[in-house]
Amino acid sequence: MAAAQREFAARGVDASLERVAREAKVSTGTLYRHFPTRLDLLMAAFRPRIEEFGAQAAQALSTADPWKAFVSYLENLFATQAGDRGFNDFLSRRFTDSAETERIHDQMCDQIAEVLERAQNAGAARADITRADIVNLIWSVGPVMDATRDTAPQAWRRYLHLMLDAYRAERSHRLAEPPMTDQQLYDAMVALNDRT
Amino acid sequence: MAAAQREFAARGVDASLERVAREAKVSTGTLYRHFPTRLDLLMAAFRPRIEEFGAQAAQALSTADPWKAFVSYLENLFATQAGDRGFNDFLSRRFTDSAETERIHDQMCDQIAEVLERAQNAGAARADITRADIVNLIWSVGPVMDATRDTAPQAWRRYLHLMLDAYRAERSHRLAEPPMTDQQLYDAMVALNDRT
DNA sequence: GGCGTAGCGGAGGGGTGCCTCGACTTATTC
DNA sequence: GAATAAGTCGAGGCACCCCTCCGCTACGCC
Repeated sequence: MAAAQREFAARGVDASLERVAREAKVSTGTLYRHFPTRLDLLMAAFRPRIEEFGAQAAQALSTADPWKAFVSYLENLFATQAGDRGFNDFLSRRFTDSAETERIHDQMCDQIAEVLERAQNAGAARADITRADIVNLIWSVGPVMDATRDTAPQAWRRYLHLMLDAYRAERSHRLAEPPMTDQQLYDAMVALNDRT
Repeated sequence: MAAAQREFAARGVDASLERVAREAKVSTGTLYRHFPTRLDLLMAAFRPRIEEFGAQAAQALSTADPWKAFVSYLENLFATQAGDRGFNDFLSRRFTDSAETERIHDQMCDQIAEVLERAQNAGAARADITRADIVNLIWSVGPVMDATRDTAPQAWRRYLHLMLDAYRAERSHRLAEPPMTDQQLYDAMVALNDRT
């Protein structure tokens, strides 16, 4: 449903379903008939995007140089998110009552861990970071994109490459605060759903 | 008004004024009589916090080592924001119809530029970043704090110190994307008000 | 053509929030 | 003790939003 994609892209996963219906020139009843829950509509809208991302990610991962693979993975991730607030929301959270989204998120997290580890094993990425730090990065870029979407739509690229300098192994400094555990990370992603 | 402080802290600057009134055991009419606009209430709630921050910032700036001053300025900034979502919102945006907040934001931006420049002139911070990059950082830490507030309340420290490694002169790699201009930065801060 | 059913519209109940305004209560002042 | 001022309450108009349900259309099949 193109209207839903547009609306989620512009207003995030909490977009008004009445607006979506209006935009789609359909009544709310009809919308609810086709997509009983918001999550159904969400998945219908994002499934193509998720697959598209998956394909590009696989390609990025096939790069021989582990650091370059890491970089292009993140570039691809952010490029997909830029201009689509909903997709960033989607990746930032967990929808605990859907097995499908949980699976997608788990895969996503594992993929991140994999590409990170590869870069770490090659000595390119610092050894003291974990998947949670990358998820942090995903969280953090959301408002940057929100703020700059209309004004400086490429600003996230600069932000990302600045962050990449933080992830490089060379001359990294000791971090006092330990990384989040997987459980903490999970809980934090769930918590984002309850924020007003 | 303590209730407003609590509510803004928990739910951000867009918190429901009806809730604030309820929380304060007062009717909405009374609330509106005392604070005709949301911004009035906002300022009443945040003025002490802003001053407190200003004092600590001045102290941080008095540190002799420019890099240490930079670090403790940001640590202080984030510590003030941690646990207070409203303060982060407040610093992230611009409220264009209030001369007072505009002045505060201008001062804030100048202060950031100053402490950054000092670190740059000392050769500690990389020369190719600007105040806009620090504002980016402020934007970016918001959701990290939102997500981790209940789960890993110190996570923002790790995030900050990771970011600091990106700002060090010794680690810098060339950034392809130029920094935002001051005008772009301003517009972006204003734009955050319209996001649903 | 008649009838069943899948699909659609939209009213409407229940909720939240913003903000106003008139009625009411509590000082204060003379 | 009365008149005035200051402060308070909460109903109510308006706008959203979520979600359900019932009446209606239109199409296919006999």
